[in-house]
Amino acid sequence: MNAASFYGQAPKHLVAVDCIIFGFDEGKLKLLVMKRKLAPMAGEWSLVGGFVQAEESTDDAAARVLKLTTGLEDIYMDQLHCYGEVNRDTGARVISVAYYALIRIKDHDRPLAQEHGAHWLELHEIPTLIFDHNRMINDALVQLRNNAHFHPIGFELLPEKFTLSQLRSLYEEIYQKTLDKRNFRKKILSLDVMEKLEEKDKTSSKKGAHLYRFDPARYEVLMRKGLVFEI
Amino acid sequence: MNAASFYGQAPKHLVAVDCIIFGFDEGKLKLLVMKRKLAPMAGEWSLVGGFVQAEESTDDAAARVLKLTTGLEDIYMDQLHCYGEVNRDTGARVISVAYYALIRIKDHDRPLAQEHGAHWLELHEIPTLIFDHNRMINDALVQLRNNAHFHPIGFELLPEKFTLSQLRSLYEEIYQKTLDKRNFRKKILSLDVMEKLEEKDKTSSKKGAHLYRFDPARYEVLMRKGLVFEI
DNA sequence: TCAAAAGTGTTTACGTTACACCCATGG
DNA sequence: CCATGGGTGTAACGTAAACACTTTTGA
Repeated sequence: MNAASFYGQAPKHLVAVDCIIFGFDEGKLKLLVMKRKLAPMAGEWSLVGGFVQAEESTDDAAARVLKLTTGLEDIYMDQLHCYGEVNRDTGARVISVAYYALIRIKDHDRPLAQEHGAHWLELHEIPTLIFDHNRMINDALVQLRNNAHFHPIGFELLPEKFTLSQLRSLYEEIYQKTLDKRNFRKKILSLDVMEKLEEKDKTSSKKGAHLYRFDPARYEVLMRKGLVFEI
Repeated sequence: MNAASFYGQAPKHLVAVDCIIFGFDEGKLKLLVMKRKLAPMAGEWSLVGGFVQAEESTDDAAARVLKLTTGLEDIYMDQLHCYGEVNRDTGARVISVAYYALIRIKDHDRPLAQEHGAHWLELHEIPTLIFDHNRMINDALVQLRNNAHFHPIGFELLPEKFTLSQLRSLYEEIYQKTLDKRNFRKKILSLDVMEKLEEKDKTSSKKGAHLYRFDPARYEVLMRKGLVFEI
């Protein structure tokens, strides 16, 4: 058997990407879901997705789909899982590779998202979506929690400058439990991966809270020294 | 746009599965790799793999490939990652979904494996494999370590009945570090997920070591009560 | 002057680590 | 009788958890 026939015998498949896009706004963790405007399934809720093109990696396809809906590039994305059940899509056999993305809601192109029928919903507002998209969301939440525990990915959801209260409320949202204020400050500051700025944020208190900035370079150095990030 | 044209526009892809098959034998963690007998790439080392068929889920394809090479069914398998780079396969554009499996080496069909050109190699013996297969193995090792840390998957690699010394040496292999004998016993026994048998194994000492058996039902009950398995 | 969020230390409990000797037995 | 691996407990240490009051300042 030569190479041509070896590959030629095998069946080909539609391959899609679906994106679970997380944002954090007004103290709440939110998800971008779309109400489809086009057939098939017009009017149904779904994740943002699209087909993988011939000259495009699955990672690139996910990035393209994200940009198409939010206008954002160079965003934190991670592959979640490949969903390969034969009948998962009711229209055709489609293998879907799911990705989850963390974005700063404030940065995204709101009109563009609206034009695509996209809505930001809180976790408890998520309706029934098409196919296995609810399962994808559940899987993404589990992975987000695991991942946030040992990697500094929370910062991807916050503005560049943030207060410790904002950071804590983000982790409270992700883990769905309240965290002790003093212990949280102690732990996160002891990691020594944030820069304390002179500026204060006065939008949420009269006294004002110091702003901090995550320092990726510092994080890298500490990782190489064997620091275990855990929060 | 109707459903037919919506799906019809999208390109189709070859989709493969590749299996990283771990075994544990003579105190060593081993991997099943094949020396290909057929073109293309005859003589090259590769993982065990195959194409996803039309009426077959990716999970089923991985299970089929595993059975084809080892004769084993109902084996612990978990999806690792989907590798979707355009040029990762030099013969054609192939999207590959990698799975890793944990088997009891003693149980597998040795002649069948041999017939397929399969070899069990220790980690440090792994040669350069085709395509991105070495990367897959590295990713699988990372995932095996993470996974073994919080899930009772080590037992999948041991015979049904095993001694605590065997279990410890397995974890030493997985984590690549020596573990304190007393502390290990204390920790694993405190989890209370194993049944102590009357039988002793006398193959490795004159005194004989008690055999234990993992009790999945007990584990399930404890999990539901909120126990955190960690080893 | 007071409401509202920011900021700050200490004590206690618990789990992890380090560590060395006796036991049982087959050859 | 001795070599070999099996089996056992305790003390020191470090991290996580619990917990309440003072500070600042705009309205």
